Amino acid sequence: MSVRTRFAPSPTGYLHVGGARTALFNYLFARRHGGQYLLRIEDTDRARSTPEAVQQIIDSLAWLGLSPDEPPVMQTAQEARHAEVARELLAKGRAYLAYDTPEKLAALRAEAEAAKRPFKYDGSRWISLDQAQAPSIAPVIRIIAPAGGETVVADLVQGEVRVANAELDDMIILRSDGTPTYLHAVVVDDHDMAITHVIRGDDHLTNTFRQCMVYDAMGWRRPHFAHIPLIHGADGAKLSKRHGAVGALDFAEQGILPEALCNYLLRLGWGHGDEEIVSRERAIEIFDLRDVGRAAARMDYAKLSHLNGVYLRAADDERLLREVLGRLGKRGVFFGTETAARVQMLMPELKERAKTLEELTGAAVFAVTDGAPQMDAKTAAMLTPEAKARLADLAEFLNDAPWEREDLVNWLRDYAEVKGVKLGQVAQPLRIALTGSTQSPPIDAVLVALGRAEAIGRILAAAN
RNA sequence: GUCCCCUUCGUCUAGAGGCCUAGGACACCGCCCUCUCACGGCGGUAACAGGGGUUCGAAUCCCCUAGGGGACGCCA
Repeated sequence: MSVRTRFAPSPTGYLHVGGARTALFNYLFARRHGGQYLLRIEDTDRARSTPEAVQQIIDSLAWLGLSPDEPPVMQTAQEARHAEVARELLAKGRAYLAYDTPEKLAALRAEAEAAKRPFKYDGSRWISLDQAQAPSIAPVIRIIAPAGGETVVADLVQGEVRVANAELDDMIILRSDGTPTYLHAVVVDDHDMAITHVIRGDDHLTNTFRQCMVYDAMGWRRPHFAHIPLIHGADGAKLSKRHGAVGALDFAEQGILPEALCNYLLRLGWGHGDEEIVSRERAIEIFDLRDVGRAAARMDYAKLSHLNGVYLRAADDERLLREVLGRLGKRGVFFGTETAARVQMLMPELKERAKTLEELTGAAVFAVTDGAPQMDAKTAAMLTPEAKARLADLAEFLNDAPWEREDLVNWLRDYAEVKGVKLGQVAQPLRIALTGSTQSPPIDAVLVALGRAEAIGRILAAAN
């Protein structure tokens, strides 16, 4: 049987990194085994599900390169089928109608808690109920939990996990309004979609035992389960917005490359020897659930940033140029084809010193705007009278310079030697005049990219 | 509270009884390269949660304790 995995988020918010990693693992596992990777939207909670969230999940997955192999399945579209299975269980005597009100259940729970006793639902009176005596309220359908023994799940990540069946109680599979509960719908859908491997967050580990009740009662073969650990914030607490970016598209906005995020997420809680830089192709080749760790991992934004730098440096210049120009536009920075060409020329040098697309964009602003660059007061203060005199001198000197990188470096070196100063004393004022910053690509690269006229114009502007 | 899971440098991890004086990566600190910043190179600080076993030998196996996480809904 061909391997089929699915990623099944509920559309109650954006796709966060934990979900992104779950999707990635499902994708890699399916690809590794030549199977399919599917998407199911768990929207049975209609009050909290929104079409916007559905769209954002689909967009996020597309950005990550994790779009499903088949059109997404909407869980609510399967509700008739969920109800059908519930009725089948009823007919088989594996489930029963229960007539408790939510208030009654809440009271029973409160009572158990007050008595410091674990709450376990007892529905025996409904099982033996003569239907003619049934209360006149809409019932729910509850599945009958196994009486004795234990349920064992051979989890592909967690190992063999077992729980005494006495811990389980009769869970509701169909609500009084006829809609299915999550635990029931998931099982029916996974079965109908022929899912062979359920790979999900380990917050579902104990739910698995409840889901097994449905599989077993229906006589369905259980899929393989793999529960992967959750991702926590840097402080070890559950990941939330206060930890910084958590939504997949937040990272996109900050200028993280999708392949860098995927690589980072893959290495979070998974390892393959000393391999740190793992391409998608390589990941498909070596991904194995056995290598997934069992402890929760913490987000480390510094490491992600480093990894992004690695991918940025390796990225295609044309692609980066498109990204940067787009971001410049969003920032309201105006530029023409001519000044855009400067960025293109500088890209090999710019990408070497940026960690994110946003940084890269910021570093390109000086090139794209004509005239004297913006600079902060501290930097401007470095243009001392001596520095200005030097710049005035340089402006004249560069008039006759050959405008090629290699020649320019030598030209400046000669100049420094003749003047009896270090190259740094020449290059730094120049850098400030040309870029408005003390940090930039090599000065010769900047000069060439700007062109003689623009460069000398800026130098003269700074000299006055 | 009950049940389930987890625990190697600050962080992510390598480690399947001797290869471990515990390796790599990020971060941090030096030095080198150097027109700045990056990149790169070299070096350094830094961990087997604690306690008992088993064994000739334990980071690796077993038990206990502590700490962390998760689940206990007509939420997903």
